[in-house]
Amino acid sequence: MELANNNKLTLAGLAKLAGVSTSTVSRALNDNPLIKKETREKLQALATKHNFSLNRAASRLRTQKTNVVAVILNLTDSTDQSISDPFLLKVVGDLNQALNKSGYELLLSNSFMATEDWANYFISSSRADGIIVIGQGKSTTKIEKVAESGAPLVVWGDPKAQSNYAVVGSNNELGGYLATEHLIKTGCKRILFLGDPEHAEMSERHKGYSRALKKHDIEVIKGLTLSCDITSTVAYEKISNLILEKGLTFDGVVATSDMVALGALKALKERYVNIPNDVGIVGFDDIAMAELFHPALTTIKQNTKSAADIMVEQLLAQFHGQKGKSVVMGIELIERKSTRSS
Amino acid sequence: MELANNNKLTLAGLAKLAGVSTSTVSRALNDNPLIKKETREKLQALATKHNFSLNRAASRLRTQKTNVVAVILNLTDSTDQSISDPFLLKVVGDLNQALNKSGYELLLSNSFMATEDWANYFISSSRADGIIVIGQGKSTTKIEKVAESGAPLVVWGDPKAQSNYAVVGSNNELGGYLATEHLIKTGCKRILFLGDPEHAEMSERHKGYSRALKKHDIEVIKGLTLSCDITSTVAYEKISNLILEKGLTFDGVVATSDMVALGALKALKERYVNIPNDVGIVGFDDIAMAELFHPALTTIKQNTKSAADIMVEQLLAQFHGQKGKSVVMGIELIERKSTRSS
DNA sequence: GATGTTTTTGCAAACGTTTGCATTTTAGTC
DNA sequence: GACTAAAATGCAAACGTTTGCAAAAACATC
Repeated sequence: MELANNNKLTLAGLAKLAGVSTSTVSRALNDNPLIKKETREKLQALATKHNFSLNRAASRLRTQKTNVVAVILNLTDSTDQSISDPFLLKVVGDLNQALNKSGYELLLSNSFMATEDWANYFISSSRADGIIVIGQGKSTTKIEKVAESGAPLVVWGDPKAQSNYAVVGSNNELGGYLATEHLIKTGCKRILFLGDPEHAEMSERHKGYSRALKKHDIEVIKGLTLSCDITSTVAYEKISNLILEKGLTFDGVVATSDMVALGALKALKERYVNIPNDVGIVGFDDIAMAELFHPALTTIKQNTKSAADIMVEQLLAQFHGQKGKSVVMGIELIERKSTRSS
Repeated sequence: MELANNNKLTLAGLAKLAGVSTSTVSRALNDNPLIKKETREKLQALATKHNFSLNRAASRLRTQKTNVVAVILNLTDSTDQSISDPFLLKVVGDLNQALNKSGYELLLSNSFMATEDWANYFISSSRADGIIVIGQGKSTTKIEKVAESGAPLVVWGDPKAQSNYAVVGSNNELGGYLATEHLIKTGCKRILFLGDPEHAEMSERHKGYSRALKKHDIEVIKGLTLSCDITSTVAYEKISNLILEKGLTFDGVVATSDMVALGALKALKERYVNIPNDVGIVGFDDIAMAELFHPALTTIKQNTKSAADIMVEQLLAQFHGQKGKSVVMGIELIERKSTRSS
């Protein structure tokens, strides 16, 4: 057999082989009940036998549907460092599963936030049917513009934010509250908030932090909110500097991610601060290795798996002409060893 | 302006607007020098003004080229747990950068290794022009079959392995050697190899491990090779069990990834084993957080960024009809605090 | 201004599917 | 066996680009 090299098998070719028309083959392969069951099965068998595969470029052109979803990692303002956050990969992986389950494929992108017009880039150009953006970043104006253009869009971020697009995300305020209250209940008095309060999700967490303090009659001190990017190295440096300059002015830390918590942990350990006795730490995300930190990290768990399902669900809803809704995901405090037991 | 809603602007439409033929517009937008420079610029301006964007489905159909590369996370035998390894995300992120740089997009996939025929699935169906597989897994027969089919293919794995496809990967043997020798030089006598020696890359590392021991006249003991999946939790359990059953039978650990090292670290710390004085540990990968472990992890650094560039380069070579070559990437021992200073 | 070159544009045929509609085949009824 | 209804198949026109080739326009030369 010295052929099959140059000319791929096409629907027409398969039709000729079977002695039927292309429309029949097309319908048969799509399991269209218009075609008699026997012929359908015969043709499907023939197709697999010749391991025929449909040209998607052609069918996408014809149907005006790609069955692809663009997933954009929105890492606007950070170095590409923060792409190393395992939480992100988890979300992407779960999204991929969820998308595949519904027959969609995942086109990954991390660099197009810079480009002006990615709704056009992905949607109008027939590269994808919809967009999922992971992370709102500090400024949401770009996302808003895309939403205005009517592109099917779901964003992972702060679902409580006022927005003209569907946002799926955790109950960040509650997360901040629970983390803080847990520290208070385990005896902390001066609790540091470590993260960037200008960032949408983090600002919610900060609100929860403040609410918890007030509820327990603890003063909210400005100096105990330490602005910090979402990477462990930055967190490490910030904590190190803080201690260097002012000493150990706190006995608890609410970190805005597990990676941040890890950075803080390291800085504190290096100064022989005992965790959890001198300082308690609560992280956010519950990444896989959280329980492998030493001490195992108490943290607020975000359920990425069902979040992914819901994001896809909301996107599909938009494909069907409905309006995507924002959804608040529940969260959960996971008690481990980086805080005293309550 | 109450339109532009239903009917997207097409090349033909743009041509009519400009009063020229579609061929002219097409060439102009592709910056074809056949078209006079003035008209080219005029048309390009017109296109951006109406923010026109080419229908890729159509152009892909016509040109038989997708400008998409499928990246497959080859997680055959593991639970989806191991997708949380930050090393993977790093590789994917770097690949995305490298691909974009060359004008390609990244179609992510993690579940298609199960499907029989993914060369057909991606290539023949015009979903992608080429495939990059991350990880060879334990069995490479599936990959070999794809390679035989002639699909453009590059694999991240063990570049020294005999194969009919291009493999890019680190000098794993040397990595294993350097890690082991470093432990020996810092005084370790009974060194544990922690990882799965049946796995292609890991087996190379194991060879290096053996070579280093022999070179320094240390007996290679079977009981000191502990088979273990590439996840921290499994590593944690394995080490815990080992100590429980046999006590602390080793004074050094060569781990096959930083995540594995992390698991081991945790298990040892819980038993109050001092790192690095009682036991030294060397990891593999140099993930971002390696230096944030406590103690900071001595490890073998894999240069994912240039590896990604090279993988893309080798894939492009195949697009141009050349044969992809296997490439061995250099590695580097990063000394930190989980081993005694040499 | 006729001729030949070169530059610039346009025509029309693909690329491989899907799908509304028309047509053929089959089955059902008297 | 004639007729009607229902089921199964085929025809042919799209979908929106790109590109070989032909045609027209611009320019140069005598």
